[in-house]
Amino acid sequence: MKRILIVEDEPEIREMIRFTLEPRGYVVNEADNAQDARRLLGEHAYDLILMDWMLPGRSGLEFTKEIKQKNQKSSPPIIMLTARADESDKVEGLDSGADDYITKPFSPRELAARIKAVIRRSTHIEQELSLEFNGLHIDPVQHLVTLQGDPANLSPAEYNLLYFFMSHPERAYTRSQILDKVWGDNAYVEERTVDVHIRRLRKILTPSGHDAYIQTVRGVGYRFTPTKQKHVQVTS
Amino acid sequence: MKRILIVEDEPEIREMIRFTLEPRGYVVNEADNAQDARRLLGEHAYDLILMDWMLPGRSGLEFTKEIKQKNQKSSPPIIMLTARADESDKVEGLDSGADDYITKPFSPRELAARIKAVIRRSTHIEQELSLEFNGLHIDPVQHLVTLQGDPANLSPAEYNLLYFFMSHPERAYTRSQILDKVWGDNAYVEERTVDVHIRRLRKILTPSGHDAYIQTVRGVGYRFTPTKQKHVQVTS
DNA sequence: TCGACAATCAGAATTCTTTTCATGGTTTCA
DNA sequence: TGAAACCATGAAAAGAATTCTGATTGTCGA
Repeated sequence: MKRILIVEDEPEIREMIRFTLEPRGYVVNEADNAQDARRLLGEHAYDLILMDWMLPGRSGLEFTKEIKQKNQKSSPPIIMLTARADESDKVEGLDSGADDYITKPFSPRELAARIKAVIRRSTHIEQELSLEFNGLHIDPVQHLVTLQGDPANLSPAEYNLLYFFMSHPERAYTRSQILDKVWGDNAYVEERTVDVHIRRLRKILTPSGHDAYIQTVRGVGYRFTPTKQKHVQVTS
Repeated sequence: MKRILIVEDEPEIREMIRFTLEPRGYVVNEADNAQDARRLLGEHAYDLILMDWMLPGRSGLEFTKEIKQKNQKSSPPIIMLTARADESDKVEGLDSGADDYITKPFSPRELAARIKAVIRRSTHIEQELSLEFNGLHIDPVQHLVTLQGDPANLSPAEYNLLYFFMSHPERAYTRSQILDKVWGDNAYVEERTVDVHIRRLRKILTPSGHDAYIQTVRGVGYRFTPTKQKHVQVTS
């Protein structure tokens, strides 16, 4: 879920933008002046700001500079909305630190596409490490799990669960904790669901004997403990 | 340390470019006409020239041709800055010997990215390599794909997609990433479009069995994994 | 300008995944 | 030993993502 702030004085344009973005799953907040925008920025962390070039009182340009200078790297990306086709204006707009601009009028599709691109680029991709325990290997770059070298076919949930376990071994977690960590804080599912996925993961790991790594901790939850035991040799 | 020459008559744009490039570690020199530019080119070796399409007196286009013809191979790569969106202009610009062009207005990120790419290309003489995996062969020089020696007929998009995959194997990419890499940063198309081209590509690769190399990574995107040749086992 | 080809989109069909539910088995402890 | 709590499991329902298809639009050369 991404949160977007529109800073734009014309209600019609705000309306149009909201109408475009909300069906696509964005949470949209609106401000028609810099002051309100500043307040909203204090209340939430935004993933993107859509800033009108012209704002009453203070120009969006100035406000963009202010935001970018104040928060340095941590500030959300900004897309400028400009009605002007004037070249130098645009250049100046970009100079202020905006990450992209859109010239009015724009199509909903273009807006959505640009927003997506800007957010994606601004999202920090953290380097995930490839992990391995005795022939059980998980590689986030390939997004691939192999058992003694053989690729295994995991569903997204199974993959995430296994990656969580392998990156947090030797430690018991409650179902609640697992749901928070693997499903995310705001996933509302039954705790029993974890059992089902554990079950499937174990099934997948059984042929290579790695299912023993996923241990039930009665009264608590589960624990991933890679033992140093020898495994079933799969002859080819 | 890379040295860049800007040939551009509008001070604001020069300023904006310098503002973008200097923090990124480039040394930037400026000229607002061809004559000054010629002088500066005599004083230093430049790694890149940013050339305005329109220059007073003499067009940047002409000047580009002049530089390219005079110095032949040793001349630095040139990126044309053009305010026109007109296709034919762009083609002409590239005809003149420019290595890339950027349409104004452009974002700092775009500028930086293109400069980096052009410099890298010119430095490493990164020629496109012919690639092959188990009878699936792609040759950028001939622009030809062969399956077990038989020529295949690919559309441009299919070709680009296949080349991207073959040059980045064993790695999962999201549709977004694929669009960025294959279609380019500012192509705003639906992600589903990738699916369609993947399907076509698979269809073409099916007769030779290479379609198995393009793997769906559910919830993520796609991955190109050239597997080892299968050994059919017949049990009795 | 027409025809051929390519690219894109939108939606239907399909396939796969996730969740929930019901049941039965196992462990714990009084 | 038996009740209560806990866990494992299979299967079905609900939900998502992907694939496929046809229509439409755009592009290029004759």
